[in-house]
This record gives sequence, C-alpha cells and structure tokens, in this order.
Amino acid sequence: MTVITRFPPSPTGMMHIGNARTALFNYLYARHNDGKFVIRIEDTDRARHSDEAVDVIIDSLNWLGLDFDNTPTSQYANKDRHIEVAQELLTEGKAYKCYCSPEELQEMRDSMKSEGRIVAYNNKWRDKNDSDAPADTPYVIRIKSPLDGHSVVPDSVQGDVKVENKQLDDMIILRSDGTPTYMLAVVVDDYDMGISHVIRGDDHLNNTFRQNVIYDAMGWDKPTYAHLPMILGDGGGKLSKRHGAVSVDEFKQAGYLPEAVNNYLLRLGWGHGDDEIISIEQAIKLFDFKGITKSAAKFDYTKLESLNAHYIVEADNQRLLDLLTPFLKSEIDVELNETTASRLLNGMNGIKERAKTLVQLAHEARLYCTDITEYDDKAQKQLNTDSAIIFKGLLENLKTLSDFNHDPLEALCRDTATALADDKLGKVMMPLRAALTGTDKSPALFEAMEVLGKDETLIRIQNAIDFIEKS
RNA sequence: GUCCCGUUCGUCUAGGGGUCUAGGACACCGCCCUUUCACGGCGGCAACACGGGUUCAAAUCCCGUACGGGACGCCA
Repeated sequence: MTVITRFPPSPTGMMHIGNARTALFNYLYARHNDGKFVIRIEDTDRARHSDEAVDVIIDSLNWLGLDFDNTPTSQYANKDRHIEVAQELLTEGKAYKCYCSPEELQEMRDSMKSEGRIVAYNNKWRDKNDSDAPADTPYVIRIKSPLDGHSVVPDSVQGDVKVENKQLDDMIILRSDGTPTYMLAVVVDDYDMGISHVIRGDDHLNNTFRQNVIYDAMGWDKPTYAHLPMILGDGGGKLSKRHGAVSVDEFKQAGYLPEAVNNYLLRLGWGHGDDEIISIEQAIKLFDFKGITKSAAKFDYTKLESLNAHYIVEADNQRLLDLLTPFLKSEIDVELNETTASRLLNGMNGIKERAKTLVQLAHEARLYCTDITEYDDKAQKQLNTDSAIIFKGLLENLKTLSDFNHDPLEALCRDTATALADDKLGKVMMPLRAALTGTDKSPALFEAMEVLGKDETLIRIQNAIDFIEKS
C-alpha cells in the first residue's frame, strides 16, 4: 500500500506554527515511506475563502521546504461529490432529513447542558416518515450514528481510544443550504484521494469517532490515524501572539532559518534518543510514530533561538548574505554595494557565531557595511586624550605595514601596547574597538581589520582622533 | 456539565519491571579561554504529580485522586 498523507489547512490568512508541525510530520511520514504528501485547502466555508490566504500557506510550506506532490486541491470544488454521497446515504436510509431550526437546536443544547446530560441532538427526526415533514421548511441532512455499544479508534500515537456510542449524536452532513459540512467533506475527500494516514492535531480525536460513522455507512476502509498532542504557550494555554511569533511568516520575519524551525518543531513532540540536531534528510530516515510524544508541549522560544544560532553558523556564507539583505535594510537601513558586500562575506565567519537570529546578524554586520562616524556612550568613554596618543602611534605603525593580515596586525598591536600602554593589550584594543566599530562590543579585531582593509582601518582611526580632538 | 487525552529537571525530552545514586539538550550558575561581547571547553543546580495496589523488584503495569489540555456548531 502506498502511503499518502495530507495537509488540509483552512485558509485563514496565516500558517500557525502548530499547523506547520502537523505539515512537517505528514511530510516526513510520507517521505520516510516513499509515499506522497498532498495539500488540500479546506474551504467549505466560503465566507473565509480567499486566494491570498491560500498563497500565504503555500508560501509558508515552500519556505519550510515541505514540498508536496499535488496541485493543492480545493475542497469546495468537490462539493458535488460530497452532496452525491449525502444523497446516497439518504436513499439508503443511513441518513435523514431534520427540520429543526438553529434556534430550536440551541435551546435543546442549553437545556441538556443545564440538566447535566450529554449535549447532543435528540434524534427528533431520526425515525419520522416523509409524510411528517412540514412544508416549506428548510432541512439539514443528518447521518445516523449507532445508538448503543461503543466505538474504538486505533490511534498510532494515543493507542486504542474507546467511546460510548451514545456520546455520538447524529451529526449534520449537509447544511440547509445544501452545502456539505466539513465532517462529510474530509471523509469523502480523504477516501477519494486515497489518504492512507491521517496525521493531525489531537483536537480532532473526538471528531474521528463521528467521521468513522460515515466511513462505516459507506462501507469504506478507514485510514490509519495518528493524533498529535497540541503545542501550548509557556503558560500552558494556547500559543498566542502574546508569547511572540506564532505564524510561520512571523518566524521568518524574526530572522529564523527554516531548518532551525523544522528541527525545533520536529523535536517538539517527537524524540529519537538523545538526538537534538537533526537535518530534514536525517528526519526523513528516522521519523516514525513510535517517537511521537503523547503529551502536549510548551513552545520554548529560547531553545528555538539556540537551534537557530547553530544553523546560522552551519549556513553557507553566500546564502547568509542573501538572506541578510532584507534585514540589513529593515534593521540598520543599509543597502550593500560591491565593497561592503564583499567585506561582509569575508567577515561573515567572524560575526555569524555571535548571532542567534538574522535580525541580530544584521546588527553584527554593521561594522562592515556602514561608515563609522558616531560613537555610542560606551565607545566615547574609550575615546580620550590617552587613547589619542595610542591611535597616533598605531597609525604610524599601520601605515608602514605591508602585510595587512591577522598575525602581523596582532604583532603590531602588541608592540604598540608594550611601547605606549604598559604592555596592556586591552588599553590598545578597547579604544581601537571604539574607533573601528563605534561601540564596545565586536568580533575579534585583528580579523576585523583584515576584513576592513588597510585604507578603511586607517580612515576609522583617523576619524576617532578627529573626534577626540574636536571634543 | 458530559466525554476524550495527558502528567519525568524551569522548558523540550531519554526511559517501555531490575543496567536509574533517572541520561541528553536549552535556560540558569561557576570556572577556563580571552583585546570586549559572544563562541568554545569543563563543572554545577535541577524532575519520576499524589495515594493505593500488582511484583522479590515499578519512573516503567493496574486503579483512584488532583491538576492540565481537548471536544461537545448548519466552523474547520
């Protein structure tokens, strides 16, 4: 049997990170088994549908690198097929017309709730004849659920889950306007598309029993189910904007790499021994239902960050440069030219291990792509008459240095320290850091000078001297 | 209210009766490295929700309690 998994997002205008994990797991399971991974847009609710909302989801999947094997289908487009199934069930007496109004149903639920009974439809129209039907009254079609006994859903994550059938009421499969409900549509589409494994959030676990009623009524084989535990916010409630990014696009905007997001999401609810750093390729090899955790997990942004830091260091420098471009614009208002781009590329190794996100990396990149003409408070403290003397000595020595590379630069700075700063290297380097970067924290300076080059280094030192003498 | 699911360090998790004085990762603390901040290295803190069973033996199996999450729509 070929494995076919699916990701069925409803077009809400964003891709929630929890849905991203569901998509990931479906993707991994399909790839692990040489199967197919398909996308189906759950747009039976027309009010919510929009093409832009669909694009957002596709963009997110693309960004994550979760490639799918079909042209995303619209559930709405299969409407006629869903209706056909509902009609078939009706003809066979497995479904029936219910003339209750929404108001009547609401009252029914309210009273049942206040009496502490099971909140369910009371089967009022289940056994009525057509002759009892009121004229000109809209009706819905409900499917007949078993009245007694119990049902079991064998779940690959949760194990066998059992429920008494009296908990299941006769759900609506066709609305009074003749359109199919989600419950009907998923089942029919999953069946028609040959979905072998339904992997979804465990908020759907209860729905599974109801959906199985349709499978049974149609005599269809059921898919294998795997219900994933939820992802929660740090308070234990729903993960919300209050905690930080929640949509895939927001994580992208916040400067996370897709491989970090995938790795984090994978480990959130799935484990393989002590493995922590797992590439998507390895994940495809390793992924199984056995490793899925049963309990809900709280989202930890700090751990994601640390993973992101790891993947930034691993990332190819040219790719980082490309990814960084929009962040340079938005964070420090810089557009690279040939000189600064090449400098940044050369300096990338030195700065990338200092950043946890692309946002931070943009700030780290600053010293390589802007002129340094302003100094922050910490830097200004380093720029005084004492350091001016050191700068002048440094300048003289640097001018004559022909081999402007790490080791000679270090030797030169150490000599300068011996001569002018009581052999304290820090007394040379801290002011130099202020001059070269405009602040008091930076990557290692010998490398930075090498990357900046002789001309730029000398200019920055001279600028610092000018600054001191002006003030 | 009814039903379903869950509960190991702060967080993510390893663990599927003895190898657990419970392992790893992130976070945190300390030390080292060091021109700053990071990185890195080393070390430390820190958990089996509770109560009953079953068993020679339970984090692991069973039951109950508590707590948390989820579902009870002509939403998906």
